[in-house]
Amino acid sequence: MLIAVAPLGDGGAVLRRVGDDGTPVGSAEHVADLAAAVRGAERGGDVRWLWASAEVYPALVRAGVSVARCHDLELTEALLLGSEGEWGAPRRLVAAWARLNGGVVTPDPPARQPAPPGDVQEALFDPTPADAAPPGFDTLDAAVAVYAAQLGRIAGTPMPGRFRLLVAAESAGGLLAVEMGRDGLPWDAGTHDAVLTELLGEPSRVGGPPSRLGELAQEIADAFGVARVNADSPAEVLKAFRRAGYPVNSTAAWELRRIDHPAVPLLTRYKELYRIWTAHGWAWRQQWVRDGRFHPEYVPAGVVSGRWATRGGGALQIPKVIRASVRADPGWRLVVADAAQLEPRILAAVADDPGMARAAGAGDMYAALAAEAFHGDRAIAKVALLGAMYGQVGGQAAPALARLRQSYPKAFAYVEDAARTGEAGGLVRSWLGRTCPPPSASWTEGTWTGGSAAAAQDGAEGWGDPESGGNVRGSVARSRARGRFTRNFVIQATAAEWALALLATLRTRLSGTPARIVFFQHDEVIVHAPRDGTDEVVAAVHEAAASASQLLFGQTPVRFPLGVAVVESYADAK
DNA sequence: AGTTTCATATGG
DNA sequence: CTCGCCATATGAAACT
Repeated sequence: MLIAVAPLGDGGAVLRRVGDDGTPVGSAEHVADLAAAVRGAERGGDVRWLWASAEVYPALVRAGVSVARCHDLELTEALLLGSEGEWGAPRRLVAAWARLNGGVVTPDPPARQPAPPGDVQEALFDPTPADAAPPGFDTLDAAVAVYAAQLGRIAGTPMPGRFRLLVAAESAGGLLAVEMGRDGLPWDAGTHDAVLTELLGEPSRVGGPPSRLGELAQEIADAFGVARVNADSPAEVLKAFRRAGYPVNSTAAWELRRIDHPAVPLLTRYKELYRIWTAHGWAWRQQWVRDGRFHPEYVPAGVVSGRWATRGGGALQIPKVIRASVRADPGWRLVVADAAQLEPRILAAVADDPGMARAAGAGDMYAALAAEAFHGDRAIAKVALLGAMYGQVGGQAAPALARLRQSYPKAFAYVEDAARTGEAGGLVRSWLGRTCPPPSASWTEGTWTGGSAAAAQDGAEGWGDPESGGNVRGSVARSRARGRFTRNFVIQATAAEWALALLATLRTRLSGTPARIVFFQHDEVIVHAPRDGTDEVVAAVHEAAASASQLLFGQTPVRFPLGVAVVESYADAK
């Protein structure tokens, strides 16, 4: 049984029961207190909520209510639109309803700016504004109608059973994302201060650079024998090196590392510290940490591959040295679990390559591959596998890839097929049916620095017809880049699904316990739990991983081992 | 002055 | 001729 929810904006809502087949049961019911109604229904047993989590759930969570399951109409709409070749079309309920009724489809509102915790008045509920609703639109009726239509569309996907699993996992993720943003990541300001002071020195009173950065800047200037050089300006640094007789083309660390000059290590250190100061320093904490919790805003499926993104706070790029600040509360622990070698194991599973699946049954898959096919050279085996998944073709990858192709033809063909499809302009899907976005005009040739600049220069030098020659080669490069994208999509998107399935199971397992999932980063999850309860959490995480594997792949020789650490500080994991 | 792109760092 | 995927965040530089 489902219950469709239409919030009214005053804390109340209109509800309607819906059968699993999408037909409404009984009539609409007005409740004055949605939070109380939801709490009551959850106690009553097996119920699934029909709503868009991002719009309804934050207010409920703030009111102290959580729910076990939902069908997220918006996240599902986005999945279906992608599957139907309408990637990026408006996903909001009003738009889905308009499509259903042949009305005018209004675009989704632009994503809100990242909202630091607590500095804005948070709305009670966020119903569709009356002026934005098309004539005849009723939130409750629309939810019911769109749900029924979605059921039919799901049945029409190439693999409906898998797609249903995807919808369930995505919806659970929608709930968890709200909960995690609300709960926040335990953050110890004292430790953070100690780390910052150790690295950066004393903070400047006026908000300028801390002492160590100022000293480093002076040391850099001294190394060049000048009075001052702005280390933040690539142009100035480049000029300084050239004046000193070093013909460098950029100030990137990888290029500077190759030259021998006293300023190089100083610059590298400066940039590292500067980034910590600006992106994760005192000002950052002031903005994002409240009452000992870092509150990023998670965006499920914010990445085209289905990975989550975050808005604000840089939650998915916390530098390793800063992780010491992530500390469990007194008497509590962090259970840090990460999936080891997830993507290559996913490749072994989806390609159903017997040899590779056998290797993926080992604790160290690269070592197992090396033993079987790479003369025991683990590093080469790793290069081959990563090259196959990312589309590398040159350098040391070439011979390694040839061996991979020879020894594991089915796995090789799987990613190769995805690449060919992409190069030809086609679409690929993940294991559960998430579809990649179509090629678009905004698709660039790639991100390597030489790409477009080199092509433009070739044209100017008159390599054949400057215009058509440049275009042809540009389009080939674009097609290749597209091939690398689709090649990687089938793996990365499926890995994201596995992680999402783990999360969904783990969330269910931990409900009703004090343990909370407080962080999720692609293939890694952190649970905050009372010290006495960590054994059960560790068991739950392992079971969730096994469950994810079973849900996606059924019986398979591929193993998905987890590295699990029970620690007081995130820095102590691994 | 405000906006967009580039360069460089971080994470997986 | 060359050829490694997905992101976010910052300040400088370039552009409108």
